Amino acid sequence: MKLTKLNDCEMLIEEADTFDVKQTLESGQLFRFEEKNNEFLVQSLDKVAKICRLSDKKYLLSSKNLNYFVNFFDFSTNYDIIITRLEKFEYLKEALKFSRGVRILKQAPLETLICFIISANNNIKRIKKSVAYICEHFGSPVEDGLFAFPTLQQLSLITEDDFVKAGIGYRAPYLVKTIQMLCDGFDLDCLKNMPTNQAREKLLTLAGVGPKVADCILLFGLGHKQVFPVDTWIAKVYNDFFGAETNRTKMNRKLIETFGDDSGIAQQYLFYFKREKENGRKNL
DNA sequence: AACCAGGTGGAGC
DNA sequence: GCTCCACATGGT
Repeated sequence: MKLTKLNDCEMLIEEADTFDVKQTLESGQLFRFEEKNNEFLVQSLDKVAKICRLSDKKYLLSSKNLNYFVNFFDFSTNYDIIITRLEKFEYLKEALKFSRGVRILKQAPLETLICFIISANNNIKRIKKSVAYICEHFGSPVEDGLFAFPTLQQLSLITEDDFVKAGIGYRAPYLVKTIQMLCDGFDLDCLKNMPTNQAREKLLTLAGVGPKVADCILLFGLGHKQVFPVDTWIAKVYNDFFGAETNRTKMNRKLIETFGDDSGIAQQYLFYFKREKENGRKNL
């Protein structure tokens, strides 16, 4: 990966062998992006970026917050090394080849938490719609008619009825409860520097956060890579490779034991691979 | 018209 | 600890 800063708001990305915008954004970790004529618009908190694919392995990143998005896309991590380590698992071979351009985004903890509470027993298209509604109605305007993700202060003003109008359904009271806990002093950011299991336990005390959602927050929002979120797709993959099992806690234990510190990334490769293969493009 | 979607909370045992 | 079940919403 070769990064060249062209000016204050443009960066050229070359030799992007382990980065594909489309794959990364469509791997179900981010719910605030849209594709419009070969260009991707990406939003995180109050920040906006546009990524245009110039040619094979070559992109132009445009943003007023270049440094933020260089970190966001995890460009300083060498994914070749990780892929090499994972190649020793024969059954990962196809997924590694297929999902090679997927990276783990470094998202904001609060935004990740709220989005993944909404994600439970839901589909990506509808999650995106609900999150967009919440930003447009309760976030501050930023640029080009876009809206920021609401701050905690702004989130605290949203009622259960408002969330229902956003299409959140029965998860509405979970959100209200969790936001209240945050306002009462629950410190999300300090979970970054805590042992993974301890941070996980803390997350599980929040309403609407179970094992799977907790793992997603740890992985996408708090920088913990030794977690393996088990959702419906990963459960299918598990049955393909490790045999019949219905208990997701047991799946999770076995997967972490197998992939160790590479668990989070292995999971993301497998999720993208399985969902794309089985779903095609119908749910985007 | 059942079944599914990046599951969780709660009751009952 | 564990197993069942209800849960809104929109799409196949």
